Amino acid sequence: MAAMSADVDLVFKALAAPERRLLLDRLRARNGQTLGELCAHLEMTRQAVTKHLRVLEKASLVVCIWQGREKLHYLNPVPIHEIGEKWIGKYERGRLRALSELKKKLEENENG
Amino acid sequence: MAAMSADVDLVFKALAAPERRLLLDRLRARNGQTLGELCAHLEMTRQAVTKHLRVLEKASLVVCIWQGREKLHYLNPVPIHEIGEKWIGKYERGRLRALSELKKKLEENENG
DNA sequence: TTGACATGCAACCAATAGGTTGCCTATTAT
DNA sequence: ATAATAGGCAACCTATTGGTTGCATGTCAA
Repeated sequence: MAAMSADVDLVFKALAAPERRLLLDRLRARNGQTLGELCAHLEMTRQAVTKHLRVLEKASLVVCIWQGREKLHYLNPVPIHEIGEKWIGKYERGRLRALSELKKKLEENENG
Repeated sequence: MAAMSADVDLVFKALAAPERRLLLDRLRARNGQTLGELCAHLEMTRQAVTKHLRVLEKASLVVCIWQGREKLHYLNPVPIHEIGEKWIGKYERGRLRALSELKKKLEENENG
């Protein structure tokens, strides 16, 4: 059960491309798809999709399992969960304070 | 009070660089810093930092207010909150199911 | 008013990302 | 056995990114 979580930086970088977030969404809708299935209806060559999937894999967002000549892709929810818990969580804590600071400054700036 | 939230893609792209996440962390520690302050102890020219800050600004993660010749930078917590709610939230819902699917497949693969 | 300070703007450069094409390998089905 | 299918690998191209340097502008302080 190794490498369920991953380097935060790899995860953020992987999530930065809309094509890759789309692939994750596809897997969320139906897990365990082959490369061919993931390619369908995408305006890209198979090789390009492979590259995106490799980025997702390096970030541990996707785990691949070979079954004969087919490569099945499974979503690993752990890294996304961790980003939510550890990274976004930090900002949630000071959130309301930061928001009111910002609003106050913006008003000062308009009126003053 | 315009543009508190932002295009999800711009936010993800802005968060993809560790330098920019560091800048956000700095502002979380002390809000309202000037460009000069944000540059201190960074191994980069002022102009490079400016570019990173512009990316954060375009993503509405940072809001700037001019005060004389100084540009103050404020953290806007809204986009991060929205990413957490809308995007990460989607994956949290199916999380435990996806995790057990994955583990099952991994075990099948090892033993079978 | 003159100098120092805070920042902006533009041109330029190297590295990386994202895509393509072409060809190779392994597995399945006829 | 052979053909079709699923996918990998490598070379290549272009656009973008992340940084630099040099110079210009506006504000504050002596």
